[in-house]
Amino acid sequence: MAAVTDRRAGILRIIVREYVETAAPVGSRTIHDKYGVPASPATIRHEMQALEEEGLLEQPHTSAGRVPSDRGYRMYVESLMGQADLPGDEKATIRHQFFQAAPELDEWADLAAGLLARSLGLLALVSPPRSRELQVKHLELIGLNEILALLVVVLREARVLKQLVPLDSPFEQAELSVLAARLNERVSGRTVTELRRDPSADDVTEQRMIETLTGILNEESAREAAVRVEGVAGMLGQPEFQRDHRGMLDIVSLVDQRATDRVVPPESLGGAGVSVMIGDENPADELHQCSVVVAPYGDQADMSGYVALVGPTRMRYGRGVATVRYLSGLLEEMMDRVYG
Amino acid sequence: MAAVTDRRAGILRIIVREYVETAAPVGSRTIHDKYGVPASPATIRHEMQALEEEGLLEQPHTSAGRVPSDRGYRMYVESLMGQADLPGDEKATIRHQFFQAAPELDEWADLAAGLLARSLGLLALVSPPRSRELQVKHLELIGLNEILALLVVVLREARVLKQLVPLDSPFEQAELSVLAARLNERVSGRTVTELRRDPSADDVTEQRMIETLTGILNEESAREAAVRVEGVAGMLGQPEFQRDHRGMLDIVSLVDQRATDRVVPPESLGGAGVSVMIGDENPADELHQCSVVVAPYGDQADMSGYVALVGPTRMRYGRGVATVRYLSGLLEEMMDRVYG
DNA sequence: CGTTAGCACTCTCGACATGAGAGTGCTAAC
DNA sequence: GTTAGCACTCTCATGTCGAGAGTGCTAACG
Repeated sequence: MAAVTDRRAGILRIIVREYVETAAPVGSRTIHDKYGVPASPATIRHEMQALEEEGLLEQPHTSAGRVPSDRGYRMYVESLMGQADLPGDEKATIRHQFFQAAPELDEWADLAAGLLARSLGLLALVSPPRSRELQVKHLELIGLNEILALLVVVLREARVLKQLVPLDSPFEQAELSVLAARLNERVSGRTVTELRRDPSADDVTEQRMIETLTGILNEESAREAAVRVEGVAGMLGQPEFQRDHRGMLDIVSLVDQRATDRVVPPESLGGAGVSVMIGDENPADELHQCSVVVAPYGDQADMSGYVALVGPTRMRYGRGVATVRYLSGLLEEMMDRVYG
Repeated sequence: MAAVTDRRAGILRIIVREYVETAAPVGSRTIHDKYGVPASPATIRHEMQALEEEGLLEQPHTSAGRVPSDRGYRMYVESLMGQADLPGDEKATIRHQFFQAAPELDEWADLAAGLLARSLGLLALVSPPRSRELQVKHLELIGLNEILALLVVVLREARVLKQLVPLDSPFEQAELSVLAARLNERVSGRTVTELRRDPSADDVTEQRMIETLTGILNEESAREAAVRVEGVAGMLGQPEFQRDHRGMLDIVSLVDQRATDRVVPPESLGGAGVSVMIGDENPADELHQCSVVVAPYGDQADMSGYVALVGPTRMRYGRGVATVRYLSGLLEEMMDRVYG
């Protein structure tokens, strides 16, 4: 078999770029005329045949131009597109917006998802970081009326949980505060697992509160982080979905059902840095026409989330990878800076 | 002009129901055979002509059946569909789910949106209630590290706001608690407007905190409530959008940009009870092929939200109105019960 | 042996024609 | 007022055709 020579690689790169831009199969004439390759269309056809034999290109039908195959995109991402980086001014603009926003993990996730979606015109998913092991920082009891109190729990990473607690006998706020103080002695700085091992308290009400507390914490760690999704409209605007109503519906259903872990399976977040899943490489069947660019951020062991970009396989990988990389890095930096 | 006789009204009702079910123009034969109307197809055609002259029916083209016009749907909703109500067991199932859920306004909104979307297979919007005038119930300061504290504010309706506050000098948690206690004396039970009129405090740090507090409150009352949206996929699955890619895109863009106030404009929530906006009656151009069924809940003056259903004009109005009415009533009841 | 011009071939796509089917409007009779 | 009969109109699926695009092959060239 003919190897992938430099010229062939160059042609592959051109085909990927041209196809990404126009969404139409690329012919030998276009490559010759528009990109000034120093070879006649006939020669280029020869080379394209070779690339097709290598499984890097495909032909929708006999007399159409060529389209990159999944393997073609893979090769492009791996060795042809180069180390893309965002232009400095764009980085600065993004950075600026993060420093303007409220210093909240969830706000940042919103912001990142919005920016990513708008920057590429595609679907963006950003998971706010969740810590595996919840640790109580502080707890408060506020009486709302005679029979109802609000239990407010502050976690180490400045997240706040709350839960209404019915009271079986009327409490004054002062009593509640005393109770809260006693509880804080007991629980502050402790993790869920530690609390679960504790002996029960003497006071009945105190014990009830502790149970409510561990209940909230358990529920919270069981619940998946609410992944921010942006850019559905942009995604549907892609030419591949103009015709393929069915495929489009499947993808929208996926995000509609919050099945984000089928889009970005936890396993795919193993390594650090940006990873790309192209077409059939995606575990979810619905995404076999799509690519996913994803990067984890935060510290792997404890607080971690991810930034992901979903688009048709015909996507701007260079810009996508660059943006995802920059945003994940920035989120990590923001986290360190404020919560470190 | 010929009046709308009982028989004509009956035929209109049949056409609406049949069209809603099949999404295909309804012909005189179908009305005769399937619904056993005691009149020949020719007579029915006569009546249909009259209904068309009244502007209640439309013909997609000369030799198709009839389709209800916006005015036709309006008449159906107003006087032909009857007072639809949900079957008792369905009500019970819904009710049960609400009592199982955590007693949180936001949770309820999520639940209601999910139920509504799934029940009709359409788009559901539920706005969690927001009070116009925020009132502080309690406030807490928790030191995260030497230079950063978390200000936690509990509002009357058991909502919790938080904000990170940088400290210019290191504080012990004990000092923060004292400060918080002093602040609570000052602010608890007060509304934003009241606080805004207060003279400034002597202590610098105290004053800084009060400013931060009013800042949070202002920002919060300016921010629109995060409306829960469910059922985008179901909506896109509707036959009207199989072809009309453009119209579909416009609608998805609307919710994608969180422009929910264009879908459910505040004015439309004026009256109590369920209201229906059909086709061109919708203020947003994108929704001229759609109908919106909406009901406010909560007490109009203070805490109020809404439940809305969006679908093609060809939607199941009876069921839609019944479900929206039941859910809005239930949400109001839940609110009263827990926060009353 | 790589490169190239020439050319026949294949396939898509839009335009156009055709026929079946559906449903109507009209008319005349009841 | 109601109905049967019938010609008419319009859609839709199907088929045909030609233009256009792009290929693969072959033979000639340096």
